[in-house]
Amino acid sequence: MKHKTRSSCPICFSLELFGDKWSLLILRDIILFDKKHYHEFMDSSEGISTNILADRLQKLECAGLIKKKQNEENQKKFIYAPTDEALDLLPLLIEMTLWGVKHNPEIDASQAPPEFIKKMIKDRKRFIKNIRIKFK
Amino acid sequence: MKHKTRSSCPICFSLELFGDKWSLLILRDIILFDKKHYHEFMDSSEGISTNILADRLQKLECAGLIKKKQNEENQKKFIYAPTDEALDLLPLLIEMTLWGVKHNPEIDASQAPPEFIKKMIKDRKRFIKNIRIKFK
DNA sequence: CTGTATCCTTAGGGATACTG
DNA sequence: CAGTATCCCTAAGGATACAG
Repeated sequence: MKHKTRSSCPICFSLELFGDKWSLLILRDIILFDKKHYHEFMDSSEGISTNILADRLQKLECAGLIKKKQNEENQKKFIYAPTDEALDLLPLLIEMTLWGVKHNPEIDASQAPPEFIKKMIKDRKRFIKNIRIKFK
Repeated sequence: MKHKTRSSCPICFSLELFGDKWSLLILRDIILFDKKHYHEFMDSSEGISTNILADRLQKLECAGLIKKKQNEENQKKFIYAPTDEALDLLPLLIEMTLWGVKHNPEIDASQAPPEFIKKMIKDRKRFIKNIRIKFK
């Protein structure tokens, strides 16, 4: 199942892999929020429905962005983890986060940003490195 | 016309403004490819249709990401330009470009990347600065 | 717990004709 | 040239029931 490419533009190529309504949020959950299990993605506040989640997990796996492994102890449990290609999206996720923080008028500038955002601002390289280490 | 927000996540917020099939490509055209006119967007190789383009231009304007001005000489000509908020997307566009270049298997690694990609790799800060100057 | 399988609705988008 | 206005269609997504 190859994806059709609208053009040779790298931005367009990227968008075709994770430029839909849900894929990047799942990647965010896996990479930034440490989520590993199906029910954890279901629990995200955006409220994805189960059929869509199953579909996106499969597509992301096909695209080589996530790996699915069985839990050793519990055969019924599956663990989702990011591939190296997905971890390469960290700078993109960071930029998108920073842009959102800066330009969302609903966010009260006086209120302190979440801890992980402070960390990614303070020392981005370290932030990325720590996450990479976690998934080694 | 306010946009509904699925969550308080900044990534989600960003995606709701330009996370569809076309918006970011239009922003790419305006910011990176120097396009200004309706017909130039129409000419992009992805082949957007005219009704969709009109719709996206309007939504991007509502979202405060582009400005529409009349051409002085020709009343019928309109010029589209990025706002400062849109120019703040430059790092994101760059990261997405780099990710796409790195992970698109169709791109022959032996073939040299386009000139503007070389520039954004070689000196990103300068690349961003030059574009910002252009739109001053 | 981790999904399938259905059913149904809607938004998004393509094609095309037309307009000042 | 820079769009509107329609029409139509499909893919995407929501709700829900159910299964191993």
